[in-house]
Amino acid sequence: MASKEKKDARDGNSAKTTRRETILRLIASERIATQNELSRRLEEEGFPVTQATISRDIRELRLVKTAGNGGYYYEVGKPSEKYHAPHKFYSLYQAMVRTVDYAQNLVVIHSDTGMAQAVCAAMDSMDWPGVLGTIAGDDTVLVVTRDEGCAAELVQSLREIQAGR
Amino acid sequence: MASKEKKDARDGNSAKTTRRETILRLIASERIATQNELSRRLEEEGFPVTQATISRDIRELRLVKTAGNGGYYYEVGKPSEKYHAPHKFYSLYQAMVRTVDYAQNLVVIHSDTGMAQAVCAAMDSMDWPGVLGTIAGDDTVLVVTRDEGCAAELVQSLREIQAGR
DNA sequence: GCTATTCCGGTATAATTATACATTTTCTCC
DNA sequence: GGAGAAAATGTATAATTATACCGGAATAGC
Repeated sequence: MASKEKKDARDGNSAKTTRRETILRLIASERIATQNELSRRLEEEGFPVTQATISRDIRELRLVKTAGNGGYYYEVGKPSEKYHAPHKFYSLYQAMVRTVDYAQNLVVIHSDTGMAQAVCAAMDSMDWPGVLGTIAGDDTVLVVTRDEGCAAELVQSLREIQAGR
Repeated sequence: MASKEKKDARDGNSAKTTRRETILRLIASERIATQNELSRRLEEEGFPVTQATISRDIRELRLVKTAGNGGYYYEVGKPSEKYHAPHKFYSLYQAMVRTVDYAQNLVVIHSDTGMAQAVCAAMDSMDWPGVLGTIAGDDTVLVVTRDEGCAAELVQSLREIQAGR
């Protein structure tokens, strides 16, 4: 089996993870109507997988097929239900967040791929002081605070949560 | 045909409309996993229709089937539609934007959930002076301006629009 | 009232998706 | 490194969903 190039797989950068990142990118930029269509595109991107695997990916990424302009296509589902229980945020946060940092009045949170929306929604529900707003991509949440002091405080709080209190 | 009780149909309160209202109520309160299941529940509610009709209802109501806790079920989808007509910006903006604020050289716009992309696209199409770029999440648009002065001007303009001019 | 037109919805079926099962790959613990 | 466990994925197929086609009811125009 010397031909297999599965050299990653260490830090969470498995084939599955990168494939799912690709899926998210594809459905964000193209109108993908069926899983077979997605399968074809994925193969072009270097991920030869069957429809069955894609069905499982779609379930776990919480993607949805919705009726848009002239036909159905896939897109990311609603980020999450609103969490209003602070203790839920902590476990969510600990499970998904990888790194936290800030520069000036911006806090950047890196999460597991596809989880940023959920982290973002949880953050929003906490109504943190000094936070003007949050934006989530696939694996990054950007938090805009009023000033650098607020950012520093927020980062400290988040790191305490991350460390398990 | 005196046996037919189609007494509504006047003001938009057709059988179809009330059936769809019922569908929305059902999926909001129960975990409906398949269209056949929904068909059964609808029949109990007094709407004997086939799966085909439900499929059409689901398409037009923009419902989605998503993977939740232990299985798939239906729920309402995101309302997002992309408008690209600049002159529509004002009404779009007034309809969707909730708050506007800025810190340093960043303007943060909060919109209705799922509308940030549309607001962002509309913003882009306006080619505002001093705006370096925009990023949209689900309910937040971040606008990066050249400096704080530009941000302040932009916020003032946006608030005037918000106030109806 | 009569005809044309549009809308609605059923039937049957094609298209699509989910999954049981088997196989391979990866991980874990010695 | 090897045995066993767990995760991942393909195969084949069952389950589910979308739609072409058609008929009947409502609506509009005359």
